[in-house]
Amino acid sequence: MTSEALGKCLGANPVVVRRTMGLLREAGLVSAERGHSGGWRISADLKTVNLRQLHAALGEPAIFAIGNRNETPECLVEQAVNAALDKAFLEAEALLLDRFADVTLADLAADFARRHAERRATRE
Amino acid sequence: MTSEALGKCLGANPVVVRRTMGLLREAGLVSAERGHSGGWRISADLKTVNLRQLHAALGEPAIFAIGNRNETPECLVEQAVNAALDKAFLEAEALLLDRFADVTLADLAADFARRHAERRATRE
DNA sequence: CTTCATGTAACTACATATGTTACAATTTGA
DNA sequence: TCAAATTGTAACATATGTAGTTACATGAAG
Repeated sequence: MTSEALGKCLGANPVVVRRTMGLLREAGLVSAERGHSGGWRISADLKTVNLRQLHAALGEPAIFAIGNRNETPECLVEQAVNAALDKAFLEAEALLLDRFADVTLADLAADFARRHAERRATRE
Repeated sequence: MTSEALGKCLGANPVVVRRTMGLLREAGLVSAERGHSGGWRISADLKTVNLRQLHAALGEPAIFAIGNRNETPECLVEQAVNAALDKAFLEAEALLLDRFADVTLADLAADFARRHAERRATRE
């Protein structure tokens, strides 16, 4: 699949697609071929690759939009708040990453197949 | 405590402090007085106010920095991915908000007191 | 050898959060 | 009564990060 086709599916720019897919390529999850009939191809086992690996391959982007204003504050009040928040955030992050690890590309493919069959059935 | 003093503690601008504290005032958690010897004052019971209420009072800012690119995609692959991610995010969000609800201002005050005593002991 | 792709650098555009300025409104105290 | 201190708020400026765009080099296929 070309970057242009992927971009259309995602509503994104082909160059942005290449940027992101490049990270997956560096992680060995996809390969790219140039030229005529080139494009992207999955080069990993759907059953073993999970969402947590994708998150890691994409550079482990920050999960939370909120968080400590200052990691090492002098203010003792802020330190107490940070400690309380850190505990909660660490637990939530661990849970989220565990859930990510539970979902493989094969699971997504199966869910896609189910949706595809359902759409065809609905159209009749 | 004045916005200026709070701003210094937080390393933030007094107007930004007023903006944020204003939300807490609307939620009835603090009150403000103008003029000489004015400033902010907590107007709620430390034992009953918890971090989840603060999150709500501040307008329930988005918790996650990552998430679906498009909530209602036509693409069935994207739909399958969204469904998998939504499940994981909802669980993690529920856990985080539960943990927030567990922490009261009184808990923070107690932790502050502990840190304060510890700092004094270390200085001797 | 032309066409179609990726690879990548450089730049632009946009959204969001924060900071800043300015000033009105209010309260206190001399 | 008046000056100083403080919040309330609008308007504008700045910074940051993400996505988009342009441009062009590189490589592969027919």
